[in-house]
Amino acid sequence: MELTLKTPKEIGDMLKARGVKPSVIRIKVMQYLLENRVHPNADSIYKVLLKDIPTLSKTSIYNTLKTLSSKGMILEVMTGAGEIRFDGYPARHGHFLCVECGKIMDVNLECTACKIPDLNGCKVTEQSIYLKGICAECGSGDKKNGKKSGKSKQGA
Amino acid sequence: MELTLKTPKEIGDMLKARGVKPSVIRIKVMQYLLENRVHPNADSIYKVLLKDIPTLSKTSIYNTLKTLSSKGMILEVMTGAGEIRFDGYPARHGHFLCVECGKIMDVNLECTACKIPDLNGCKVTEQSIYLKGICAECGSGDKKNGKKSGKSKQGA
DNA sequence: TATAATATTGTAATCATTACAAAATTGATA
DNA sequence: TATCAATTTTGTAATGATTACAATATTATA
Ligand SMILES: [Mn+2]
Ligand SMILES: [Mn+2]
Ligand SMILES: [Zn+2]
Ligand SMILES: [Zn+2]
Repeated sequence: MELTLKTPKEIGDMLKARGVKPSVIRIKVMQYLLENRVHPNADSIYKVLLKDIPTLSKTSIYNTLKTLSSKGMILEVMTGAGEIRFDGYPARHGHFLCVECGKIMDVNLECTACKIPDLNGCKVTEQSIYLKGICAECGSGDKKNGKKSGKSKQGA
Repeated sequence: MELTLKTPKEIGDMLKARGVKPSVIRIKVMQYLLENRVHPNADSIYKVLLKDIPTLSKTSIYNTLKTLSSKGMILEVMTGAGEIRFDGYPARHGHFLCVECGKIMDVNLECTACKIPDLNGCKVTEQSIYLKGICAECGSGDKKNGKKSGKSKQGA
């Protein structure tokens, strides 16, 4: 919703504010995740940014993503399908994964009443809610996307 | 809590009730998951059952786990660490993952007030809650387990 | 027993991620 | 500006969980 199209300089300041030295790659990755809320995986981020940075290596993408997530600037979203997806908005929200097309959608859930009992001694630093099912496109038979292919998983 | 030590025959009946033909391996895997609520990964299940079934292959473990989870008899628990853990109790509950020792603990959370809005058209078939943090043992300095090794992750 | 269906095994592939060391870049300093 | 150390980026090789697949074994049934 709050997509205000930040400039590279502004993103650099965001990085500095978190103690991350702004580099071209870091700014581009952060910018991409801010402007594309599709929860992409590392490979699809790599493929997109490769057009801008022809010398880009996939290791740099992994390094950058780990740096950003360790500083709490992005979220790692699990899929259970052997890949991690990334999210430029670390604010508390849940995720719905379509098991048909692999799409991940944000879910605004008000779970204020979630009482977490008997965690004797455990320090909770993170809490996330995952939903799974069939998205609207895949559910309603004939659409151009997803459909009945079954193998049309997307990583972006 | 409800650990009633089912016999192999009883477990076989559980399998049949779900349309799964009971085989030695399937019964052993199901029994192990029922009696050991530690959320093991495929490899540690394999290592344990190998003592009973010397001809066991890891592929059979994966086959069995996929069969059981597709029939809703067990749960796949994500860790985000490139491995899946398994749970013999598919009843609704959450999971706490200790990022230090890798232990996964059950969490009984009453999330009845979880309102899931604006899922326009999405059919939700599964809902899970994940917590992350430091467990009691790892948190309180000097214990025999986990501690400050940092590399002491366990898959079982 | 013969036969078909299913389960199990072994091996090779897949694929995301990580390890690691070399090369490039940056930023501060003399 | 030249130097130099710190950091970033790159390329390649490993890792490790999972899957594909075909051969073999088991089971149930006729
Ligand atoms: Mn999100
Ligand atoms: Mn559990
Ligand atoms: Zn879909
Ligand atoms: Zn722990």
